[in-house]
Amino acid sequence: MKPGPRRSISQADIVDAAFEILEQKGFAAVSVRGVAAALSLTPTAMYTYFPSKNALLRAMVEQVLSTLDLDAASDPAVPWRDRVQALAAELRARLAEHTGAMVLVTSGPLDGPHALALNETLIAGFTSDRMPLADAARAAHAVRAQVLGAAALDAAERAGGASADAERAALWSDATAYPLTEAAAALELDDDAGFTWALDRLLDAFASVTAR
Amino acid sequence: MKPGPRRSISQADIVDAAFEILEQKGFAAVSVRGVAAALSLTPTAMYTYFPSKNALLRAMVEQVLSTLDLDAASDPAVPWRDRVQALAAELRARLAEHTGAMVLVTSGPLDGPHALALNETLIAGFTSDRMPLADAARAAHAVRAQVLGAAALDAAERAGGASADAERAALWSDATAYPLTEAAAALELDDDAGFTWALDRLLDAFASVTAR
DNA sequence: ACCTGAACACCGTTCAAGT
DNA sequence: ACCTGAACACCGTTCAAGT
Repeated sequence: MKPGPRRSISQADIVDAAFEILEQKGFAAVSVRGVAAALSLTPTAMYTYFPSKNALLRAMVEQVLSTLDLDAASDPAVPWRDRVQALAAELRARLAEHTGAMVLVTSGPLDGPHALALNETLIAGFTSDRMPLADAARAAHAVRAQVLGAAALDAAERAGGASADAERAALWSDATAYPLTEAAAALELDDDAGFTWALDRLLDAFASVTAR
Repeated sequence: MKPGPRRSISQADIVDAAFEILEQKGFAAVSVRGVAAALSLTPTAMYTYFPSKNALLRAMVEQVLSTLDLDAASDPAVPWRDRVQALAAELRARLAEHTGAMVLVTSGPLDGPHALALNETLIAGFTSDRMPLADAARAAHAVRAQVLGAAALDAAERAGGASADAERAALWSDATAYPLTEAAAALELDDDAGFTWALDRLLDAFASVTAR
């Protein structure tokens, strides 16, 4: 077998390098040229692996979703409520790990195999809980929305913490006050506990639908 | 009063022009240079109005949120459940109107006056519904998350429709099937109805908390 | 006080050419 | 089959200079 020209790296290597840049320098720094340089490749060589930057971003989303333990979430020995709570918490944690992961998710369609498998697992769980398919599909959608939305709000909160305060002051004068928002902030509510609480409320209501 | 050099345009004009570009050419086309050109301005003149592109994007988010009818959502004559349903539907519709609005929301902190006022209105509504502040804050967070998450999933779905299919096929082979996902898709469930349903479930569960 | 022109250090993507 | 070099048409942002 002749050696000939061989792929020096794999698609997975590229995605890994892209995540390294994402974590260290933020979403804006994830560029085709930057990732190529990190791998000692020419920018043009990247187009041998992915047809566009968007395709690379989509592969990154898929890599995040691939770390979810869907087998555990499908184990009928564990109550569905516990499984869906664990799965949702897992996804939320994965999205929180990477600073720019939310922008990633909203930047393209969620139609990769792992995204579809996640949806399938959620619908299966709710139907196995004696829910009609239409309701199960809506429940699965609501759970995915709650996780994505919570992650988006998390990301927005984190983005506001650091250097944004000066810019905020320059843009908007704080004439009016928001007493309830401030009082709630003073309670220092735990975000994780709040997320679990909200999901529990959703699951409570879904259980009522089933029992109806 | 001497005429002298005057602002030829306002911040609002710039935001309007940016939205026009967003709707016609998508989020990627919203550039400082592009918006400047649309207004017959030099790119550098833009920095007289906004300190950075990010500040412009944040102002766009605020403009979207400013269209919400918070007064109606605060009217005690109407049951809170109806008011929060209307407010959530309104926000979701606004986010759906602009193709790239979701990316906008996730691209920076949600700390403008209209974002804070929205949060304040939600917390006020839940507390007036005899909910303790801590629960009301969490309920408000859950509602915002549900709206943002649903909008994100909507956007992802729309992005998948058109030219993405070819790229999808190139990236991922469709070996495995997703029977439940496909069966649910075949039901052609209405997205709006599903959103209202999910929010109703959340509000049902919140009502139980109050009655506890 | 507002705006311009030129410049710096970048982008994504394409295309002909090399081995 | 894989990769390079050069090029095209863009970016966000800064800075000195004009009126």
